[in-house]
Amino acid sequence: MSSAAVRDRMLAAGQRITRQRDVVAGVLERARRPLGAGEICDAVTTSDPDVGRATVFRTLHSLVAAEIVQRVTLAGGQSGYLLCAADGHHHHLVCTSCGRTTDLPEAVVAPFLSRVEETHGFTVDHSSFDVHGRCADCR
Amino acid sequence: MSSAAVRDRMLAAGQRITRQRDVVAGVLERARRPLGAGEICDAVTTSDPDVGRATVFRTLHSLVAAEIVQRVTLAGGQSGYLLCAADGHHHHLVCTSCGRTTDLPEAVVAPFLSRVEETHGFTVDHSSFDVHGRCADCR
DNA sequence: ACCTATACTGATACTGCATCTCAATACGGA
DNA sequence: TCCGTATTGAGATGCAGTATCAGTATAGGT
Ligand SMILES: [Mn+2]
Ligand SMILES: [Mn+2]
Ligand SMILES: [Zn+2]
Ligand SMILES: [Zn+2]
Repeated sequence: MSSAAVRDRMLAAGQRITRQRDVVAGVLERARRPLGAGEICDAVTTSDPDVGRATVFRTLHSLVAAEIVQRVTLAGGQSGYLLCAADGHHHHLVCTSCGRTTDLPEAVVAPFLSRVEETHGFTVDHSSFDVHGRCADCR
Repeated sequence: MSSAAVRDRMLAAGQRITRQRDVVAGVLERARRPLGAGEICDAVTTSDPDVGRATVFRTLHSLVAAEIVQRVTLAGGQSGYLLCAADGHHHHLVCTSCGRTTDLPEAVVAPFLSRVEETHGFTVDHSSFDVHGRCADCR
């Protein structure tokens, strides 16, 4: 995902483009796996020591709200932040060995959620799946 | 789930029975929804002010490791702890209105995970689903 | 290019969850 | 009852995330 594409998506979401947000987005663009809060703060500080901690979290929050960044749960249980090429909310497989993620196609998830709604009379507002294991490459 | 049953399951998991663990388990037994860490600490202190904070978390950790207590994600994103009658690891629906949980039958989850493994060549080690919405009673 | 409303920012203090240390204690099998 | 060791409490510490608020920079209109 290019830096220009991220900027376009942020503008489309009614958010302003700032130097600080470029730095945070740049860190996530360069990552090939979800990063924890600490990793992001460190990398941001390395890129630009003048970006404040609060701004990093505010930016992550904005990116998540705009569904540009997805929040996933890492193996340890802590939150990870992941910049996806795919638009909107979707689910991931997280490899416990290499840390990389794979998108879970909606075609697989939707029928599962439909079945849940049918069998339990439950209306699903929001779902997030944490599926940890070994990816095809790491077996 | 009775207090005796919890004790049996803790013993079966090779854990000792202590006054402190009884207090923590008692708090979870009386709850009809997953409790957050703060709620648990407060309730434990009310029951017995001499139980230390670290012991509460150690006990929760032990109970989760023994799969007596399940850890779920609450609507706000924070962890909730839930004592289930059902043995072993399983998944839940969490109602955003009343906070109560419903077990997700393995018969619904297993085929989904099988399909994920087949279509992605992914070996699932651990999965946890957070499905938030409105339960049948709250609609 | 300039103006302006306001979205954004940084420093700092603060909350809440969770873990670590280590000496003291209590559990439970023999 | 005795003993090895699992467990405990206090307090410090770490880490994720939020609140405040005065100052700044952006986007969009002219
Ligand atoms: Mn993705
Ligand atoms: Mn359950
Ligand atoms: Zn892998
Ligand atoms: Zn409900």
